[in-house]
Amino acid sequence: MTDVVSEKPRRGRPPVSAEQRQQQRLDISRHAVRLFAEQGVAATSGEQIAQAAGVSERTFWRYFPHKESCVEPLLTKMVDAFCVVLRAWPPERELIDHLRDAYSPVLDTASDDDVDAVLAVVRLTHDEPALRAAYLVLRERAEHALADVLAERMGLPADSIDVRVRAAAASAVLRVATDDVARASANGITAEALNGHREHMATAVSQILGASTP
Amino acid sequence: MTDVVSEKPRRGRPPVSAEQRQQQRLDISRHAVRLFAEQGVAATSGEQIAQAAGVSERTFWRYFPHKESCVEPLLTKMVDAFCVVLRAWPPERELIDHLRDAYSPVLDTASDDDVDAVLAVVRLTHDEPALRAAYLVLRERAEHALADVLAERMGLPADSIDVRVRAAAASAVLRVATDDVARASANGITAEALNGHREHMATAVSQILGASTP
DNA sequence: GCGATTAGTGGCACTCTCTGCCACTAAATG
DNA sequence: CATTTAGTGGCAGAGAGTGCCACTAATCGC
Repeated sequence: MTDVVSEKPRRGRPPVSAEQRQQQRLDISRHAVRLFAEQGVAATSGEQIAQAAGVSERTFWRYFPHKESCVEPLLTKMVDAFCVVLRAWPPERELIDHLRDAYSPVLDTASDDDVDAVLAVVRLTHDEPALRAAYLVLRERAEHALADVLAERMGLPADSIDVRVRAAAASAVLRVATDDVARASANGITAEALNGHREHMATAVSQILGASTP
Repeated sequence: MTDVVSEKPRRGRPPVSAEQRQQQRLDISRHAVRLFAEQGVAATSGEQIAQAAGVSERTFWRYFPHKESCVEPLLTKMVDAFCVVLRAWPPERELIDHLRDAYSPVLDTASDDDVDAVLAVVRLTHDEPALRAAYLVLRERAEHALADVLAERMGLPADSIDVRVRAAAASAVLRVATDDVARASANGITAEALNGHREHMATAVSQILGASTP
C-alpha cells in the first residue's frame, strides 16, 4: 500500500468542499427551474440562468454541462433522500409501515419550496422532451442505487438478473406513482397527495419485490 | 361531420408518402449509427452524417431535430415490430408460446445488418449519455403502446393506474433483457442469444402481467 | 408541349450552446 | 512577503440548429 494517505504538505488554496460545490449547484438549479417553469426551457438561455444565479456564464457552464442538467441537483436531492430511507428498511418490517414512519420526516426536512420545485420539474418533463430525457437518465441512476439495496436484502450480487429485473420494475412503478402525485398536486401540494403517493409506492414496490422468481 | 374527405382538386407536386420519408430517415439513420459507433457521437458532426448519407446539411437537420435522434428510426423499427407481435397475442395462449411462433419470423424479416445495428446502438447507449437519453424516451413511447395493448386485454382504460403500472414494469423488464442480449452479442450475434432474449422477455413479462393487484 | 401551383432541397446568415485558453483574483503555505 | 494551488470571468471559436429565400421537382389544367 503506497497510498498511506500520502501526507503531502498541502500548499496553496484548498479546493472547495464537495458539499459547498453541491450547494452552489443546488442554488443555480433552483433559479434555472423557476425560469424553465416561467418561460419554457427553449426560451431560457444559459446566460439568463447565470445572471439570475449571480455567476458568470462561463462559470455556469462549468457547473452544468448541459442546460437541462440544471434539474439534476433538485431531483437527486429527493431521490437520494428516498434511497436513504429505503436503505434503512429493516428486513422484518412491512415496507409500508417503514415508509410511514421514516419517509414523512424526510419530506419535512426538505423545505416546502424544494418539494414544490421538484414536483414542478416532474410536471415540466411532460411538455419538455429535453427535461424528460434528463429525468429518465437520472431515474436510471436511482435504479442502480435501488439494485444495490435489493442485492443486499436478497443476498445476491447487484448485477444478477433477478436483482436488476426487480430494481427496474420497482423503479418504473415508482416513476408512474411520482408522475401521478406531480399531476395531482399541480395547483398546490396537499398532504393527502403525498400520503397517497407513499401508499402507492409501498404497495407497488411490495408487489414487485414480493413476486418470487422460480 | 364537415370533413367528408373534403374533395379538394389537388394541385401541384404531391407530398412524399410517409413510407418514403420513413425510408429516407432510416437510410440516414444507418449511416449515422455507423459513424457513432466508429468515432463516438461527440466526434461525429451533423455535416459528416449528411455527407455520408448524401444529402445537404440543411436537409439533414430537417429530417432530424437533434443529432441523437438519428438512432430513432432504427430503434422504432424493432420496437414497432415487437408491438405488432404483442398485439397479435391471443388471450388464451401462453405468452412464451406466442413469442416462439411469432417473434422469430419478425427477426428474420429484418436484415441481419439492421439487427446488428440495433444491438450496436443499445450497446452504445451505455457509454454515450446522449444516446441513452434518446433511448429511454423512445422506450417510454413504446411503453404507451404496450399500455394500449394491456388495456385492451384487461378491459380497462389505458390511463388507469393498474394498466400503467403493469406497462411500466413490463417495459422496464424488457429493457433489462434487451440490454443483456446486446451485451451478450457484443462480438457477433448468435441465435442462442436471441432465443435467450425471447425466453427472458416472456418469463419476465408473464410474471409482471400475471401478478394480480388486490 | 406550357404556365400555374405546391413540395422538397440547398445555401446563407444567424443565434445559441458549449469549450479551450489565458489572465486575474482568492486562499492557503512558509 | 513570495509561492503555490483553486476558482472565476472574459474572449474567441466550433458545432448545433433555425429562418429565410432561391431553386428544382412533380403534378395539374390547358
